[in-house]
Amino acid sequence: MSLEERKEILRFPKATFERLKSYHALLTQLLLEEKREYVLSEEIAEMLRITPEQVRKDFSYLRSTGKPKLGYKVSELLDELDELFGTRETENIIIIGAGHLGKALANYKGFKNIGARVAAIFDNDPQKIGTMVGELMILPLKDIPRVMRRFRVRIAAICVPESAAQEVADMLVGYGIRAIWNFSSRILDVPNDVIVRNEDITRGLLGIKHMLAQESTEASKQVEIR
Amino acid sequence: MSLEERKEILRFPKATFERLKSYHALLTQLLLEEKREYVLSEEIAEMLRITPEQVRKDFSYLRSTGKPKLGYKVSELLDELDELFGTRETENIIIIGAGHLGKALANYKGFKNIGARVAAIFDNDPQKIGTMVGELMILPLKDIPRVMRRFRVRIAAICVPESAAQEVADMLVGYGIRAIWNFSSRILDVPNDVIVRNEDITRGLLGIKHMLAQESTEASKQVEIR
DNA sequence: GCTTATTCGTGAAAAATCTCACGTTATTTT
DNA sequence: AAAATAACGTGAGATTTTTCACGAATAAGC
Ligand SMILES: NC(=O)c1ccc[n+]([C@@H]2O[C@H](COP(=O)([O-])OP(=O)(O)OC[C@H]3O[C@@H](n4cnc5c(N)ncnc54)[C@H](O)[C@@H]3O)[C@@H](O)[C@H]2O)c1
Ligand SMILES: NC(=O)c1ccc[n+]([C@@H]2O[C@H](COP(=O)([O-])OP(=O)(O)OC[C@H]3O[C@@H](n4cnc5c(N)ncnc54)[C@H](O)[C@@H]3O)[C@@H](O)[C@H]2O)c1
Repeated sequence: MSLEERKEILRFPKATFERLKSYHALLTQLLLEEKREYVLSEEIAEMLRITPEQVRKDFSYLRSTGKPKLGYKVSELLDELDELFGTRETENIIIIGAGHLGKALANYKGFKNIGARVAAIFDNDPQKIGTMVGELMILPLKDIPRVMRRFRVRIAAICVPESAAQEVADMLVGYGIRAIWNFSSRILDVPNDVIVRNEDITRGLLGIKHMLAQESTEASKQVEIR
Repeated sequence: MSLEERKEILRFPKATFERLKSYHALLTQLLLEEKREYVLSEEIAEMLRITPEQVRKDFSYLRSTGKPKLGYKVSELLDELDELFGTRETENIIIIGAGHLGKALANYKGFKNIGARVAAIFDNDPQKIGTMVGELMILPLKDIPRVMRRFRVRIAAICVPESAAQEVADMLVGYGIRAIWNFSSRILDVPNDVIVRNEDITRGLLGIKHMLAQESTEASKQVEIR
């Protein structure tokens, strides 16, 4: 029964989960930058361009509760979200491909805030192997199994060119990787029990372009119709 | 009436739009790598881990149509998606912040595939200004208005540290930017008529961690219950 | 302390999205 | 040329998500 209960508590809409990430980012910033103690659903909504009802409904899936007139206690919400996202436990990840993007990731200081740590970075270019990226030495691919075992790595970020992404994925699957964080725009073919998250950055731009196009269509319509 | 019609054709679920981006990536790869002429909804579905019904429904919002037994003509679908996303018209964008991520973006060769081009990259570090990133020279912030005018820039990518993101956004808004592609994890406060797309890369990792956590919960439940 | 003004919390209704199931249609086979 | 088959297209139904509206609760003011 207690398992059932826990499951119940953790079950919320997928869409809510996505927004919880945004709340996490916003609350972090409210706490650190403004030292805010309480925040209103209305304020959160405005910053994230959603409705306050949506915010309250999302929070209703959590244990934290707000107070009329004051709103939600920032630190309390944040604690609960940290727990939910497991940002306290550190997950070791590896990066394959020490090019522009791989190096940027390896240098990123923010991983610790979300409970992650780059254990190692790999490349197949002999010129790069042995050189440093921040505090990490670029390792050859053959070291992947050793590092995975040593640091209990379950997640790998793929930062190699499109043309190599599938073969790298195959290799990682062979080594028993549990999740692939795919930065290439290649759609990968991997077994269903391996989690794949496509992080094709540039895809976001398509959305922006489309919105801009719609905007100008709307505008021209206004002009044309009246 | 023709405007009404056009509007009608272009109106489809937001969720469908998101998936259209994935179809675009997958179809591109099918055409270039495998020279595939036709593809089945079933095949697309498997690669993207959705249902074939979903694929067919999504395509039903487009003009392209499939043939029984053969499936959809890859080139035809791709043409239509290219048109929809406007990947033929080039949109000039600027990058603010020539750090790890800004440089990676500036060097990215894939922008032309989605109808974008980096017109310039800016930084406020005197040490960096004047140095080259690929074929672009890093420019001082004061040049932003000139470049925006010259290249009709509507979109800016913010690649500065969290602490500077808001002030950079304010500046860009002052210069009349239409859309901000925000790579910092700072939630920005900008007027509503300015489009903001948050591309906080690391957020994807939270989703992966959560799925991994759920997976192990499911597994332990199976063990505990039976 | 009592009143008032706010803001939360949440069922119920509405809207959006997804799934199902089957008729339709083009290809392939005989 | 007809029959068989495989896959599309789509309305109807199911499910999920969002919005609405209002009672409950509490801080602030009198
Ligand atoms: N740079 C960006 O801003 C950006 C944006 C969107 C998507 N991407 C995608 O991310 C990926 C990486 O981009 P990048 O700009 O860092 O590319 P890059 O060319 O700078 O780096 C690729 C690295 O991968 C290494 N590599 C190649 N084949 C390998 C293999 N089989 N095993 C291990 N390492 C291998 C190369 O030696 C190189 O160091 C690409 O797929 C790219 O399309 C990049
Ligand atoms: N590197 C990553 O993989 C990664 C991942 C996720 C998010 N981010 C975010 O992306 C942003 C950039 O990350 P980064 O790794 O490239 O950082 P970085 O420190 O390497 O680069 C930041 C650059 O911005 C410049 N800058 C600082 N203040 C500025 C200002 N006011 N105007 C113009 N330029 C200014 C700096 O001179 C520097 O060149 C950060 O907000 C970071 O949190 C980075």
